[in-house]
Amino acid sequence: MNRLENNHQVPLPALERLASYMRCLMQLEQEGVRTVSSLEMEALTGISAAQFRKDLSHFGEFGKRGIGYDVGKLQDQIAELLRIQKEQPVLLVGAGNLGRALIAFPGWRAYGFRIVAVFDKDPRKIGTQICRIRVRPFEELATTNRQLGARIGIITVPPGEAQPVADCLVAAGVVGIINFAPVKLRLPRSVTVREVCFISELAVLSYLIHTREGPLPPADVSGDGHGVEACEGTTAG
Amino acid sequence: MNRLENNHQVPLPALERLASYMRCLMQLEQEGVRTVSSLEMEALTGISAAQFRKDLSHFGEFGKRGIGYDVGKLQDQIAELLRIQKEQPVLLVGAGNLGRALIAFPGWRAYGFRIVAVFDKDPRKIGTQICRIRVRPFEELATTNRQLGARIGIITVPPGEAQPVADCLVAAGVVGIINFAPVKLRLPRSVTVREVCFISELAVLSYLIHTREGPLPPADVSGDGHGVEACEGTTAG
DNA sequence: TCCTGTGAAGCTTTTCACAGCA
DNA sequence: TGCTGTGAAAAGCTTCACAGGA
Repeated sequence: MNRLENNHQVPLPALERLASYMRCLMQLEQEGVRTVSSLEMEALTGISAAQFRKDLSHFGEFGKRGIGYDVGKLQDQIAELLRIQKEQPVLLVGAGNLGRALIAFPGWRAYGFRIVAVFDKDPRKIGTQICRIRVRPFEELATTNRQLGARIGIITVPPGEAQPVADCLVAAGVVGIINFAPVKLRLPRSVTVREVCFISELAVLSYLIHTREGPLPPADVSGDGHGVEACEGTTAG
Repeated sequence: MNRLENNHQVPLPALERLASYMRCLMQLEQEGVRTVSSLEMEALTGISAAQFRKDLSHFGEFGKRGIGYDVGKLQDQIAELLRIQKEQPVLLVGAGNLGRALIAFPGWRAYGFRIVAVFDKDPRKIGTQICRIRVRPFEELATTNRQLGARIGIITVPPGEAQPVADCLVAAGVVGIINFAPVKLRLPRSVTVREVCFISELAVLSYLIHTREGPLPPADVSGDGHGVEACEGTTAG
């Protein structure tokens, strides 16, 4: 079937899980595993076999009945679904600790992304190199991207500067933004934004651990219950 | 009413939104705003007024009919709901770029968290200071936490080490973990884990920007449509 | 037999619309 | 009048259960 052009909206949670499957498949491939069933995936990812099959079914048919899925092939196919099969240039603004951490992340390649330019407005950072990428002055963003043509931007600047930075990115042709600054960006509807806010994660975690069952016992260091799935939130990866 | 002890499960998405409301309220308070209505919150957060009211209604009644909500008071109340009203100690393992970025984050206090100890196994990092916190040898984790009694841990180590690190944290009494390493942790059910995986965010973003409406136009640098809400995912903050 | 793909059922979350209070 | 709180309706997502191909 392979209706890569899906008309019916694919649920956002399904998309997030696809990325998890990718990661899992990469690992399996490294381990030399050739074939995997939805039930094995369930054991590895904690996402139910039915869910796995349903998620894929939004896009087409990828498995072989009685057998399962070809690890390498499925990886390629999911990459194609997520449109990460060919390299995409990415701009990063903000060469602070977080920016540097992201640049140093070794997994970009495997997911088809490449940070092609880094910008900052701090003169002490401009001109320095981070993982072989030179930090450019923020003012050059628009000019630089006229050559690079990146459509994705990452914002790792302090909250106060995030909005103007976002505006610049959009003016430079960026249509998708990952925002690590803890502020809500106001941008044209044509721009897709995803906010990443780890302090919210902590707040939710705080709620969850304190409401599991009344006040917590002194110290649950039993270590039993091993090999069981951990409780998991929306941001499963 | 104020049934702070909610029996009926609160939807996870609602909890995530509560954290967003917090952030928004903090900002409003700084700006000197005293009262806010659900409709004004909608304009600020992009989350619908009905959703805002419903989210709060899981916990009780917080507003005044005809008026709205008291900014300062609601902030305190949400903090109480999320159990972040009093300071909670947090352990961090992995003093790499990402770990340092997190330690340097200025918002911890406002959300009631405090990083009380940082661990790493790299001898070159041990003993160094990051934002006035000394990096301790990883082996000391259990002993150290016997005094500190932290119940929350953050993992910012390379993927290969995440599982053993998580096991150590749990053995040291941690019951809630934020995992930044791109691997699925297998832990006892009694432990709550939240995975943060920004590369997945990018993958989802890639899908979203490429499926908005066929192939992208050359460069949508119009800049109109201003002041409109940007598309938003689950991880709204 | 084994495992996929999928309609239908079941459950969760969001939105609607309005009663009720200031 | 203005805005909250909330049942009820609608939408969205997940699970079930089984038909059907390898």
